[in-house]
Amino acid sequence: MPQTRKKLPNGVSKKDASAGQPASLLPGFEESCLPATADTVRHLTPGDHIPGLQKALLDWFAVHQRALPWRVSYTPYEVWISEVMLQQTQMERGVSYFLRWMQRFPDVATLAAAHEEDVLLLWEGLGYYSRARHILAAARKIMAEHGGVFPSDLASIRALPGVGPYTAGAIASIAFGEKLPCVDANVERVISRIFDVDSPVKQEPAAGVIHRWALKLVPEGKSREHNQAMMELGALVCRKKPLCGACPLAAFCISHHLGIADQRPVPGKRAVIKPVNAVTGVLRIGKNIFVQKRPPSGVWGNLWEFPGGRVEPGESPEQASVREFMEETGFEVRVTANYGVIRHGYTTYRLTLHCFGLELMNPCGGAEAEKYSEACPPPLQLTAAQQYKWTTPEELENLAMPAAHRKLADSLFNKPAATSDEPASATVRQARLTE
DNA sequence: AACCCGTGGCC
DNA sequence: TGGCCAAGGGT
Repeated sequence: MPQTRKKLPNGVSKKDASAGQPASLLPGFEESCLPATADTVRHLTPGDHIPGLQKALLDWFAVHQRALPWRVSYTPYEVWISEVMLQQTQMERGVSYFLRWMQRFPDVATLAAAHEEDVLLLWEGLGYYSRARHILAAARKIMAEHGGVFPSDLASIRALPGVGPYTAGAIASIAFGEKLPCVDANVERVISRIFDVDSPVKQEPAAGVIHRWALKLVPEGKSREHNQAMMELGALVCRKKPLCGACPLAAFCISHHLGIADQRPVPGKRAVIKPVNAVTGVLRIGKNIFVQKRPPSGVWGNLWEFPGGRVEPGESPEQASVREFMEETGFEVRVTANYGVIRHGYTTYRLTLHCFGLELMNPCGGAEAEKYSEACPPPLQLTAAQQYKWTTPEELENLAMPAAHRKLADSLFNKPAATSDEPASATVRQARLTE
């Protein structure tokens, strides 16, 4: 639908925002009500027109919804995996991971029988790895406590590891048709605009207001379509920069009438991004590479990495690399190569990772370093990991690693692929190789 | 409530 | 480039 209404500049008067545009008026909002002030518009709440709103939304969704792999059969398993995968993850990435996941773990039983390392490897690159560990734990719980059948009642769904209020509601409504809302960031945005919620949406009282409206908007017997439609509208139309000209709910939207849709939702306070200077070192004996498996909890839980840590004040990255290796493994090492810097952005900090090649000092008996591998292991004291391994470049491919460490490993052990024109879509491994 | 947990795309 | 963001959950 073309943009038919003139875009309203910020600061336009409330009267100008609505005068002479009957097509944009709330249903039942007569011309005699003009001028539209914030008070008069709010008085005519969209809540008085819920059936019309519901129908407009469902009609729009029927036409404009994207074809997505989890919108085919709506099995609880697929709904669950897709919902967790898409948490904090962009749709396009989610699709490729989802397809690969379903190929590898087609059902709860297959998943429950899998090794965690394989699950994490498949998840590698998606981040928030506790999601993968929770999914596996939940699959095993479904086998143990629900006879392998995905539970259909909200309380049992909510009791699964990694399933919070959002995901429980999403599964219950989208897979089982329960009359519950799904309130994600998309829906927060849509509702905060329709009802002109003028305080930060993540906090009270806004969160409660939004949730109550969300519940009230769910039509009887159509929660699957409605909830997806709300999220789809937020993803495609009611985006950060709203496309009100294409919105099926524009006629119901208070903030649109007031010309302030782009000022909703009201954001919370922003996180401060702090720079972090860190190091990591690749220790090799012959063709073997030292890696360690991180603790189960905390950052990158159960993932493999090269040892390292922060650069302390007054310390050079080289010094930090040697010190961290001693602290984390007890190995006395020295720097033999500088592999440069990897920069990686996180939600709350920006990492500058200095990467070095290392070798052991004082090898066993003063002989060649190869003697350290198996027959004569180096004296090891792991302090920052649960497990270690002398691995090979080939095996490294099959260990789940954090993105920055994977980037380093690829730069060392994988030739950068020749200019590839194919849309690296088959597997993530291929995408990795063509980066 | 506030903070931690990852990542890559976008502009 | 860098700040912001995306179908949250756990503590």
